[in-house]
Amino acid sequence: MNRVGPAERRRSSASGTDRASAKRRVTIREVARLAQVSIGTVSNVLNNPSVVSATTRRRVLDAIDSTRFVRNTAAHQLRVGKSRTIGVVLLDIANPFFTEIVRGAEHVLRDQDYVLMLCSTDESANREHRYFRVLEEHRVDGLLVCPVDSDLESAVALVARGIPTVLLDRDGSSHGLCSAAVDDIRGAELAADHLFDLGHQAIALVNGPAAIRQCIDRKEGARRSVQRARRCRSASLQEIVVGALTIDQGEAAVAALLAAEPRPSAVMCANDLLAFGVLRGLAAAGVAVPEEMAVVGYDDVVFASMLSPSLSSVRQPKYELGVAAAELLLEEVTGAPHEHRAIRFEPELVVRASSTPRPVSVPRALLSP
Amino acid sequence: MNRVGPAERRRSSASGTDRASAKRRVTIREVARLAQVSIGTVSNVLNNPSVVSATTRRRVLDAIDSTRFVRNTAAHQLRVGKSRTIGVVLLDIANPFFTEIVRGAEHVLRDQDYVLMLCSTDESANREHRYFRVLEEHRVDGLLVCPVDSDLESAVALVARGIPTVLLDRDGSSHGLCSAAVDDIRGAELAADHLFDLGHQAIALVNGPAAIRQCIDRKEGARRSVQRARRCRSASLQEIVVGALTIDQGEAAVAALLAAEPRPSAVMCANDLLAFGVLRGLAAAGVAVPEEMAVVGYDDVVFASMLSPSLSSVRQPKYELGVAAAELLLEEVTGAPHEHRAIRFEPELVVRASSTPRPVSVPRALLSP
DNA sequence: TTCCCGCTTTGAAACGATTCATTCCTTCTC
DNA sequence: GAGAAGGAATGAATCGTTTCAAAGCGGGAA
Repeated sequence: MNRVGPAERRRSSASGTDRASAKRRVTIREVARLAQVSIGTVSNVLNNPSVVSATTRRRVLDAIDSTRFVRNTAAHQLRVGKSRTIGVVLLDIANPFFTEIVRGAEHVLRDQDYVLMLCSTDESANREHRYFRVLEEHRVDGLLVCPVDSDLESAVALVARGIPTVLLDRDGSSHGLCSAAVDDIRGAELAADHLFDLGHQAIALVNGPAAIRQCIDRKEGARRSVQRARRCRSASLQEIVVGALTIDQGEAAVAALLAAEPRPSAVMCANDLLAFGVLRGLAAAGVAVPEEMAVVGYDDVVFASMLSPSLSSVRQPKYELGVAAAELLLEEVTGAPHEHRAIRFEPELVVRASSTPRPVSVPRALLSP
Repeated sequence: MNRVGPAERRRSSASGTDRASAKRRVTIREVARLAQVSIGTVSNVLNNPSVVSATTRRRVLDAIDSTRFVRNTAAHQLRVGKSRTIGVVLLDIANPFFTEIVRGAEHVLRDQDYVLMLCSTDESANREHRYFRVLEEHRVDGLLVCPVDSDLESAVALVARGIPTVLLDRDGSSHGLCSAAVDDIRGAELAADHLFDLGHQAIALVNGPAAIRQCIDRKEGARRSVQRARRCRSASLQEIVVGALTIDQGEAAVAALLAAEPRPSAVMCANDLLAFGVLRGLAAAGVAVPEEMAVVGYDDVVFASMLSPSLSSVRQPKYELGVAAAELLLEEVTGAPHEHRAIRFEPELVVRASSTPRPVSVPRALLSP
C-alpha cells in the first residue's frame, strides 16, 4: 500500500521530466525508501545521530551517499528558521580597506558554515535600501553593515525588525547598536597634528560626501587639530568635498586643491583611495610630493606603502575589525549571553615619504649615471 | 546627553534581543486575514497582479504594508525551485584583480535581484570543496568559479549535478563549460617577448603553485617566448615557484631570485601581487629597478600604475570579465536560448617604468636642491 | 503471565509560500 | 428566462525538511 504512493509519484514525475535537464533532486524521502526506514529516521541520522542505532545509521548513510543526497537548506530554513547566511553590506568592494574586513569576517564565519551574501552599495542609499530588502527576504541570520547615511536610522530599523546587526567601521553606541569601529576623530587628529607639527599652516582636507559618517568624523578631527594649532600660530583648514571615496574623485580634486587660497602646502584625505588619486593628480600637475605638497591618507591600505612616493596614512586594523564584528554578530546570532557592545580600536599614524620633508633618500640608480 | 548613551545601551541590551525578536514574522496568511481575502489572492497580488481586480489589489497592498510583510524567500524557493542566489568562488578576495571581477558581476546580477554568495578559497582545494557543498545545499541558481585545481574535474562535477556554472578567468572549452577568460599563454608571451626585446637574456618567472591553471599557462607562454628568442641568441628562463599568489610570497621569492645562476636581469611574475612583493623585496635588497632588475607583473591591477617604480604589467579586462561571466550565467539560468560558450578576451601589455631602461625621468624635486 | 521501562522507529503536522482546478458572480445573448 | 462566457476569488495540495507524540519491541521484575 505504501508502494502505491511513491510509484504514482514516480510516474507523474517521469512524465513531468520531459526535459532531460530537469531531473529532480534527491530528497530525504528517496533516501528513506532506499534505506527502508522512515523519513524521520533519516532526519535523525542527519541532525541527531546519537538516537539512531548503529546499524540503521550505517544503512541510512550508505543510502545517502549512494543517492548523492544533498540537504536542501531552503526546506531546513523554513522549518528551523535559520538560514546560515550573513549579509555583508559595504560601501565599495573595490576598496582594499573593505576587502580586508571581509576577509577577516569570512575567516570567522566560514568555520561555522555560514556563507556571506556580499553587497556593495557604491555609496548609494537607494541601492542600500534595496539590498536590505532582499537580504531580509532571504532571512539572513545577521547583518554586517557599513551604512551609507550618516544617521543610523536604517540600521536601527533593521534591528527593530529583528535582524541582528553589527555596524562595520562605525560606532553604534549612541543608538545601542553593536559595532566594531575605529575612532575616526582621533585618527584625523593624528593626521592633522602631524602636518601642523611639520610646520604646515594651510592644510586641505579632501573629503567624501557629508552623508557618510566617517567623513564627518574625520573632518571633525581635523577641525579640532586646527583649532589647537591656532593657539600658537596661524593655521587654516580648507575642505574639498568630492562625490565619492574613489581614486578618480581624488584625482579630480587636485584642480580645486591647487586653486585654493591660500594655497595649502599639505593635504589629508578621508581615505587612501582619494589620496592615491590626489598623488596621481599632483604628479600629472608636476607638483612635487612632499616638497611642494605633503599628502596623508587614511586606512593604510596594503598598497599605501608601495606607492611613489610611499603614502603616509592613518592605520586601521582592518582584518581585526572584520574578525571582531563577525564574532560579535555570531555571539548575538547564536544566542550566546550577549549584550550590545561597541568595540573600539585605536588608529595609528604611519609616517612615510609623502609627508616626510627631507632628507629624501635618493635611489642609488639615480645617483650613479 | 552623550552620557546617557552607555546607560541606555545597557538597558536595551538586557530586555532587547531575546524577547522582542521572539515575535513571529508576518506571513502571507496574516495579510490575507487582514485584507479579508484568501492566501491565494495575496500570492496573486504579489506574483500575478493582473489577474486581481483593482479594488482587491488595493486592499491587499494596504494590508501588506500595514503589516510590514516581507516575503520569505525560503518558502518561495522551496515551492518554485529558484533561490535568486549566485555563488561566486574565487581564489583571493584580497586581490584587486578578483575584486574588479566581482564588481562587474555584481552590477549585472543585482539588477535582476540576484544576490551573491561570496567565497574566497585562499587557493585551498579543501576549502573550495566545502564551499561547493554549502552552496549546493543552498541550491544556488548558478555559480561563478575560479577553480583551485588545474584540472576542471570539480567544475565538471558541478555541472553534472545540475548547477549552471561559468568559469572565471579560465578557459572551459576543452570540457564544454561556459567561461569568460583571457588568453594566458598569449599574455605571458607578451611579457616575456617584451623583456627579450629589451635585450635581457636571463629572465626569471616568479610563479604560483602548479595546481593553478593560470600559472601553468603563463609559464607555457614564457617558455614559448624563450624558445623563439633562443633562435637568435642565448636566452634562458628560470622558474621560481612560490606557495601562493600574494605580496608576501613575492617578497620571499627575492632571495631565490638573486641567488639564481645565471643571475637574471629581468623577472616576470604570474601576478601583480607577486610583482608587488618582488618590488618590495628588491628595494629592501638595494637592487635598482629597472636598472639592475626589470620587473613585469600580470593583471594590471589599478595600483600597478601608482607604484614606485610604476609596474609594467599584462592587462586583463577585469570588470568586463565579470560582466561577461555574469551575463553568460544569467543566460543559462533563465533558460534563454543558450549553448555553452567560452568567451575569450585578449591580454595587452602595458609598459611602465619597472621595465623601461632609460631615460629615467628624474622628478624635478630631486634635481632642484 | 502481566506490567513496566527503556530504546528505536514511525508518521503526521508544521514551516510559508505558489499553483491550479473549482466555484462563484456578473454580464451578455438568444 | 435559460444558458454561455469569462473574470475573480478560493483553498487544498505541494515543495523538502524537522519535530514530537505515539507506537513497537525486548527484556526484566513481580
